[in-house]
Amino acid sequence: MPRWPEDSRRRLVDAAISQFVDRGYAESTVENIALAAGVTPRTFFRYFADKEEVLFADDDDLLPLLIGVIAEDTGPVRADVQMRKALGTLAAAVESRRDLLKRRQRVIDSHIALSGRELAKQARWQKDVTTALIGRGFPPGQSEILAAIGFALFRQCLHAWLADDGGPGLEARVGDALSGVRSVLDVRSSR
Amino acid sequence: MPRWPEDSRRRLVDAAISQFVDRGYAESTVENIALAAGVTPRTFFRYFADKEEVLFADDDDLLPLLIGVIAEDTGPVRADVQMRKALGTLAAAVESRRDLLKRRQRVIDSHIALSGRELAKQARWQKDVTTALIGRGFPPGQSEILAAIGFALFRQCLHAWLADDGGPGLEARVGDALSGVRSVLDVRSSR
DNA sequence: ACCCTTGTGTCACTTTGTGACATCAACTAT
DNA sequence: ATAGTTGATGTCACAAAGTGACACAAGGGT
Repeated sequence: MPRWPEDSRRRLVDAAISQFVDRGYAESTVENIALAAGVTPRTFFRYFADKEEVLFADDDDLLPLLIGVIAEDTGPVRADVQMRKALGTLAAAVESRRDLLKRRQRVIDSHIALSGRELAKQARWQKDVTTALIGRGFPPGQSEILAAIGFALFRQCLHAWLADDGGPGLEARVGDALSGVRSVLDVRSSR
Repeated sequence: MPRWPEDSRRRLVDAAISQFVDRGYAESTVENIALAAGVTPRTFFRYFADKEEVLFADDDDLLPLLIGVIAEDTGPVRADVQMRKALGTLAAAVESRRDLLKRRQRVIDSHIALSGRELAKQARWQKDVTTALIGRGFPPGQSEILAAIGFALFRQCLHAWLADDGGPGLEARVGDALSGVRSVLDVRSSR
């Protein structure tokens, strides 16, 4: 049992987001963040591999949830049903954190390197989800495509949800997107 | 007309990839790369915003091609036809560079920050493609989803193509993936 | 009391990235 | 041709991001 537990970590995350939001990401130094959290810069880098990671570290909690909901049932399922369940669960888990996520997204969108990190993290999730789908009994090749499309849709909905105050909830958006994915390929351009 | 034209830039790219491949990305310093190319580190950073960018700078040529092929026709098209044409053109443009791309992909896959950069670049392309699709007459919301799915599929095929020596060509893979995307949602798991 | 673990600090160092200014060859215009 | 301009590069100084090695101190267990 740690002597001074995760307290420092949380203070670092809070200090980092605050500074990113009101000074800008590039203008915030790790030194300032660390001092604001009451630790030294060296401690920052013990918790987070680099300055970017402090924005994404908390997401790691969600992956086990996603994998769990894929693995929990047994018996044959149709892919779109499985996908609806998995993405719906993920959406529900995130729904309550909209304010925090929106602040974070503003920071991410302000610097290209950060969008890259966000996508890289999702790509690693996608690999694990693919593995879970294969474990669940889907053919490997199609599991990859399912996971790829699933994440693409989820990203899409997430960003729209964060950008559109007062619009439909995330879970609803994900549901709609899934319903529409089949027909979108049949849409025709108007000119 | 520049006095010493793009020569330095090309030498820098070559030197960088060589060093990344045989020393590893993290172990290669910008200083070494620059000296190997016969310039100073300062010059490296004039051509490339950072150490990562040297791996991706050449991709910028492909975006105009992609946008062009979407914009060139007029008249109504079905989305899947448009997508097949665009992704097919992109695949064809890349097909001949497999060796180079494969070397590069090994470097990218060896460090997470690099996959992030790759994805961030594609995300910016995706935005431009979405705009092009809207300009072509597709409804905005569906243009976004089309672009998202298109890129997800292309990435998928690209990586499979690079990983699988002697397998089908990239263009063929992209064609197959597009044909299968509709039915993949109906697939059932085996348990 | 003793060790052992664990989170943190300190220090020195490399690497990345930038701003300001100097240089020098080639092109341009008179 | 002479002068001025332009553009790529070099030089220098410096801030910020990371890292490795070692020290220290508090708590827990034997």
